[in-house]
Amino acid sequence: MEKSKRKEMEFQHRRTEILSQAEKIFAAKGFHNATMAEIASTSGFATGTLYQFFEGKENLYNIMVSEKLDRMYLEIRESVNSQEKMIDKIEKLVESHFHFVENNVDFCDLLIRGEGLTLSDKGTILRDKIIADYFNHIGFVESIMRFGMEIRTLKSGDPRMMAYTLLGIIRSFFYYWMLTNQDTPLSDKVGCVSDIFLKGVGLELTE
Amino acid sequence: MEKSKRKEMEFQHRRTEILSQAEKIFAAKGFHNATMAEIASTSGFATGTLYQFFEGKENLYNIMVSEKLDRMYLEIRESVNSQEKMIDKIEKLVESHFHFVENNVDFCDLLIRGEGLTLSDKGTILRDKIIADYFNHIGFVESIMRFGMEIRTLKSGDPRMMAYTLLGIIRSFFYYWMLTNQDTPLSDKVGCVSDIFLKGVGLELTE
Amino acid sequence: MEKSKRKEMEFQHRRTEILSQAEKIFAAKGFHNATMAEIASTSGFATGTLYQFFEGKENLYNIMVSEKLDRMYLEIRESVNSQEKMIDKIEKLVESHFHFVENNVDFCDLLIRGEGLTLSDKGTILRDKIIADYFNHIGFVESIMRFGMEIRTLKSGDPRMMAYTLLGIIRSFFYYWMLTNQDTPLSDKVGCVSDIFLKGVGLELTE
Amino acid sequence: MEKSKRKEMEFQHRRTEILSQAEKIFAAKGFHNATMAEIASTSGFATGTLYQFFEGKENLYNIMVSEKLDRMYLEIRESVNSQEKMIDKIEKLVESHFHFVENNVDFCDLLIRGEGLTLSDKGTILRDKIIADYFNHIGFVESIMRFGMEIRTLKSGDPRMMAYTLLGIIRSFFYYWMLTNQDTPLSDKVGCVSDIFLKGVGLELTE
DNA sequence: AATGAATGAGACTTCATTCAT
DNA sequence: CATGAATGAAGTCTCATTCAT
Repeated sequence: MEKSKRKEMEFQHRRTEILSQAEKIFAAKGFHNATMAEIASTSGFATGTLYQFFEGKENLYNIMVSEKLDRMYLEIRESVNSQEKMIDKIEKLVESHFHFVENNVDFCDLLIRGEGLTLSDKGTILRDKIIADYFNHIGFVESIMRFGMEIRTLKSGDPRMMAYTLLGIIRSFFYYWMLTNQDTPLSDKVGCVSDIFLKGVGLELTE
Repeated sequence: MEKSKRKEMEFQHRRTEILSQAEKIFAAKGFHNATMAEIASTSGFATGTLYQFFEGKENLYNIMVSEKLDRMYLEIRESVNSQEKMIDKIEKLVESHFHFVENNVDFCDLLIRGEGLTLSDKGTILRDKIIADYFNHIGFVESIMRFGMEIRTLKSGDPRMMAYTLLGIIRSFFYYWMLTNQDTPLSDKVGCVSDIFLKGVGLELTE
Repeated sequence: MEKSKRKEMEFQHRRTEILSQAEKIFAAKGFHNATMAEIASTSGFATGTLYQFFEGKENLYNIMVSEKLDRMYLEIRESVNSQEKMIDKIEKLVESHFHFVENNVDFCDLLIRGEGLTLSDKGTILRDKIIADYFNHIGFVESIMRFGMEIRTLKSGDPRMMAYTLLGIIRSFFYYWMLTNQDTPLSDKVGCVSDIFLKGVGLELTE
Repeated sequence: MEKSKRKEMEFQHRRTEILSQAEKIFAAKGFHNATMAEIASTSGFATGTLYQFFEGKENLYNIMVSEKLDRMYLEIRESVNSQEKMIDKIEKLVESHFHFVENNVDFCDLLIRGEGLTLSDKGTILRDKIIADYFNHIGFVESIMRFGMEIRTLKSGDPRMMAYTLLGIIRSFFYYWMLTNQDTPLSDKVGCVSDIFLKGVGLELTE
């Protein structure tokens, strides 16, 4: 029992190491320009060994992206759920998004590049998962909006549109931040984002 | 004169045909999975013929994306500039973005996937161009915001943040539309987008 | 008559021009790295036009080398035949070889490299011709040796061996001269070559 | 230890096998007409395998020629150095040259054709090496001549010219032998060559 | 279970040659 | 006759995957 447990742990450890190196290399070179040989040697294994952990290159890529995404969404939700007030929830949403980006620049770059989303014919698997996750996340944000409307913090309106809007603004900010890679932390913009999101940019006079 | 003109026209016609087919195929399969052979045969040419129009696969891809992007940005700016009132400018901006997306689903899909942004070492050429164009576009939107502030249609604030915001919302809407590929035209959302952008989603009471 | 004659002359003129340019390009790049396109444009013709003068690339190469070789051998023989005395004949042989080399460095380089001697299966044509010409030339030199023996200027011995020897020494000198491309004219060595050839390098004492 | 040694040996064995087959094929068809596919299948490997031993076609060719040349020059020098008397040294020089030619007809044919000496721009590597080796060899022969002059076996004169001469005669004899591919062994001519070299062909009377 | 050498399919690209204008 | 755009066969090289050790 002890022994098999230790084995299991070693296995997980090795698997994680591979995924971690794979993330770096895929992020740096994209799916197609990364090679199994490089991932293997960087992880300290032989090429063939990778195939005992993953079915192949595509599978390795899928799993790496999937698991990372899962962690990201989980983190964000937990952050948001830890807040009670509507305003705080929104700020946490923005903040936790930004937090992830700041700590995973390479991975986000990979996601933005979207490399590998078009794989073999059967290769829509990852694409489908990413989209499903994204829809799911939108649903989550939507539910927050609905909550905001219930407690009359938000205008009544289509909560889904609001979700699109907020996620769009978030993405726009981190996209720009990534391209410029400024020294100022992205987190500084949290207030700005939630403010614009809630109040808009128009002068009240015009209404 | 007549003759060389006709030749020139034929040349352009063929070139355009290749670019057009290339767009479809790159969009469908991504940069790496598309083959010159397929692009050639789809365009009705032999493989070697492509090399009389373009230096190679990467060059073909770069040019196709570049030219398409140039047309897109030009279209959008002309639309916006044709309007005088601030509100109309914003609506036109949203509308012309949406219009392009609706008419170029495949290309936008390609852009979103970002495939090929990581090419050979020298292959940052395209990436750099895309980023430069994007920054340029942001600058353009920013100038509109500044104008809006001058004529006191917009709150005073950082016009660049406003530009990020608006482009982010636009992107979010068309991204979602593309994923779901709804039957409802994207243009229906123009009003919704500009409204949220100007007024925000918060209830005035909360302020 | 007049007209067809003029045509014929123009034809020859063009043909010569092509051969001349082809020589330069083949010499500079070797058979395989030279392209019909370059030969054509350098000669001021279109690619297709070359095919009205020559059957193809290999044929063009064969003819160019053949004709050049013919001229070389002819020149050498005439030089030698213009002399009456044995010693003079030998000196002229050496001198005219050297003269050709000095005036046709590129071509000789091509010959030495021997590029294109292995062409398609049927491509031994040129090889065979070169060899036949060479044998023929050896025969010519041999006849001089025989003459030298008759008039008792040369030791009696195998005249063919003597021919090999002389041509070998000549080649060795010009080969070295080409590699180093010295400023001193190759012709300076004529005396040296004929001297060694006739007297050997051994001290008489040893005999 | 045992194991890695065996691996190393197997590696060398395979490498040698490839080089050996490559030599035959390059010799038969020349650099450009030989294909990696043929070399691979002849050696009993897959195409890709060659690339684990050599960087590419040019590299394979360079190495094959280089190593062969090195062995040839080494063999010749050792033969010559094993002799003490001047005359013997010269005879050994001629003999070992002839010996190599007789046992490496294909390779010598390749060398004479010089194919591949004009490779890519960076491809002068081999050419430079061949020339450097040749110069080096000339230097070696020159030193023998100098020795011969010191012990007063040779006339005083330019030892370098003597070196050219001897190597030229040798080359001329084996070139002819190769072309005719006579049944008589080339070695029979050793005496003839050294004799002509030392005594020349002129009758003493003429001096 | 790990290794890593061998595999071989497949992609890009070149260029001699043809043929409609 | 001249043109030069189109052709397409053929060659090099890469790299995911396998399998004997």
